[in-house]
Amino acid sequence: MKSSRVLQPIVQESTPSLIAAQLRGHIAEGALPPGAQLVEADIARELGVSRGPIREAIQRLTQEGLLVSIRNRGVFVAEFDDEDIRDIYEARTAVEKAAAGILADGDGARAGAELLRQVERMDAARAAGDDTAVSEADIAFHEKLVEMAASPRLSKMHATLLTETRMCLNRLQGRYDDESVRVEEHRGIAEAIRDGKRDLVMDRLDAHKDDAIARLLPIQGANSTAAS
Amino acid sequence: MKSSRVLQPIVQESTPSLIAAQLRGHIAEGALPPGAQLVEADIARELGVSRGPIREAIQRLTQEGLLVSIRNRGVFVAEFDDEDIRDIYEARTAVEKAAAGILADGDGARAGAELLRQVERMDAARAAGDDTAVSEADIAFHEKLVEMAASPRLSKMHATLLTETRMCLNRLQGRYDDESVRVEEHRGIAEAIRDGKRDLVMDRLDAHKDDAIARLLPIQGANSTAAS
DNA sequence: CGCGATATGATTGTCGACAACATAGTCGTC
DNA sequence: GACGACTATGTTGTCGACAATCATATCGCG
Repeated sequence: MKSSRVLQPIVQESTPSLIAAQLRGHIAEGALPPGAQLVEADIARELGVSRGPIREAIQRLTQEGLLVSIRNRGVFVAEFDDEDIRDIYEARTAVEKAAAGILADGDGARAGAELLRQVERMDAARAAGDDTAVSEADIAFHEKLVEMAASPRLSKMHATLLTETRMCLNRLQGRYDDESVRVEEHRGIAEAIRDGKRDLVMDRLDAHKDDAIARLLPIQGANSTAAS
Repeated sequence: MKSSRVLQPIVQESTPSLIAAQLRGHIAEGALPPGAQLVEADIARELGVSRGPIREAIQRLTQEGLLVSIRNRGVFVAEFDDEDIRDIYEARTAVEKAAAGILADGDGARAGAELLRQVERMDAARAAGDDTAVSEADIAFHEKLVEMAASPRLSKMHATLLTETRMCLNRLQGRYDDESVRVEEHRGIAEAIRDGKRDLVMDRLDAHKDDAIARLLPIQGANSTAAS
């Protein structure tokens, strides 16, 4: 495989990274639903590469917790039960509280303003009735929140949790009765950060978590595997 | 490779996992110091396996952030600058605060008692003058703290951060003037959890973080790579 | 003596093939 | 008819070899 393009110095993202990103996207948006099996050979043939890079990409996602691998059996898209959903949101909130704390210590006003801009985008999507866009804006808000904290490790952990969140959100497509509540929750968080009200930020992030869990759990399909 | 033991259903840890664990241990304890290069072929020959499993193990550690890989060049043990150290402790404290919060919501008394037992072990090591044992007990304390929260995701994130912490601690071997302070900090955290004093727990975890950073940063060898 | 092009060595990246393993279906026997 | 062993199939696990790439050292030239 030679590079046919001569003009274009360095854009070389490693092959496994590209494959992993692609698979991650499919999983996040539900094209690869929970429980689906991924076969190395099939993907390899489909992408026109050897099994090596595919294997590496799959292993990456496995370590992120998006795939579960069973020896000599196959790898499958992870399925989340009630306990997992609680755990995802618990962990995500932990990361975001830390990020918010860092923002509060720094230029909270600027960060809050930026987040409020995200909220406006979300509100516009809500007004337009575009559920998917609202969810995207929701994710973007949280992503921005952590990104602005400029902590590589928090960001990295958060990225994985956000993908899992996307998977969770897929199951409540079009199940929102009142999206305005959702928007206002985010606005409240952003304003609290802007105003430097530390305790209020933490309380609102916790409340946001509890709300999300309360919305997600009642949905059927949340099979609790924790049956001993 | 047949299982010679008949009694003992399933203990098959995959080969890459074993290799990764071994490498992780060497990195944590400093046998593989920061900056050291790992050559796939060498390790493969040394362990008597192909490059495939080694590659997989290395990739795992790379994703954990313990190794850095440079394309077509090699993989090296990660080196942490001041900013990284701050980040590690920031992220670790975030996880531990979340775990402590969960414990406080549950049976904080039992958790606090268990942690106090860990503190006693640490104090015994201090009294014996065994610096390494004190550090081990230190790590064990934090590990136990998060483990008791029973959150798979928090535990997973924490495990990586703990390995990084071990790497950091290696550089201040025998540099403690007053280990008793260190012990008392942990005792204070455990007691606050036991007594269910949520805010106090958070404050003490933050103070513990600040102290650790203050102890680590002044040490020479903490090169700030952040020179743009 | 300094500089650039070239040759060389080392390491990772990729590939195709084979081996090991687990499951599911089939057949024979009780 | 039910149970157990056996066979068949699919998937991952492992291996050895080759290709691509980068860093270093060497040589020729100005």
